[in-house]
Amino acid sequence: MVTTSCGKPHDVYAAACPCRDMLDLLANKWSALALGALEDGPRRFGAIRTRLEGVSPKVLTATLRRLEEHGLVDRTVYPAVPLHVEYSLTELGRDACEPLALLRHWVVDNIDRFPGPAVLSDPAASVRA
Amino acid sequence: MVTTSCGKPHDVYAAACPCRDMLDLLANKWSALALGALEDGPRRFGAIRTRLEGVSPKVLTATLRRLEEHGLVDRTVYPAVPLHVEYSLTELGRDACEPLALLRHWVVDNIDRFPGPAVLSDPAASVRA
DNA sequence: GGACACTGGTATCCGATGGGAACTATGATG
DNA sequence: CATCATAGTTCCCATCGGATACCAGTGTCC
Repeated sequence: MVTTSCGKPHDVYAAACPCRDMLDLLANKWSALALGALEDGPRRFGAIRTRLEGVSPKVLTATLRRLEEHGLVDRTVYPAVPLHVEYSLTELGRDACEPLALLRHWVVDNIDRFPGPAVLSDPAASVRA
Repeated sequence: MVTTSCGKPHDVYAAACPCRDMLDLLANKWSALALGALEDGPRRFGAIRTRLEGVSPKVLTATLRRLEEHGLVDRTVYPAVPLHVEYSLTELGRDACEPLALLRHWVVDNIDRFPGPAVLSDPAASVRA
């Protein structure tokens, strides 16, 4: 049994376990997409921004900084002109990509099974006497 | 090639693709935990709330309603006394649990590799001339 | 009959987060 | 001197997440 800083076995369901924070970091739309965008090698800010269609620069910066802070990506500045910043996966980030890639692919593979905007159960619906 | 309502192959990176919405739904801390909480069979609101340590009733209600709306969980009301509401996975929800369970387990298995609150790169750090 | 408990939520308030648009800094280029 | 490119930052506002309080319906206890 692995005990931890929270004094218990690691458990994503425990509010105080650091796992909760990591899950919060990874189980996030932009994180999942950003890490995926780096799977094929380092990319620059602008390239990631283009790939993650629709992301605002503010949110992308925040996402990448958070990933960097947690050791999933490296940020390298090449002070050329114009400025050139490259983001790449760390060893840990590469490993984290596997489950995230599975999730992304599952979504793509199963999207047709999802109902469109459906009817919410009204209070009386689905009632079994 | 599978074409879709967005007129293109499904792609989570495309802003207009419904995949994006599904990813947003699944790549979410509370969704991932809530679906996992239902893996072993139907559970009642109070039980899920207890399992997802720290979730507020408002957020849990919203999460479950959203999952229901997208066909991942079923909500069944048993008008017994006291009121009894049961949430269970649909076929689709059960399938969605696989990649989410992998993600949760990856986090637990790799949590020790994550650096603690680390130093953010200051503008001068990591610069390669 | 009144107080209390159980269940599954709402209502309310507030700070954090997400998103869009505009703006900045630096230095090359025309 | 104006323009362009890169990589952001700043501002504002709408939405979301989280904490706390409260509610409705019914059964039981005293």
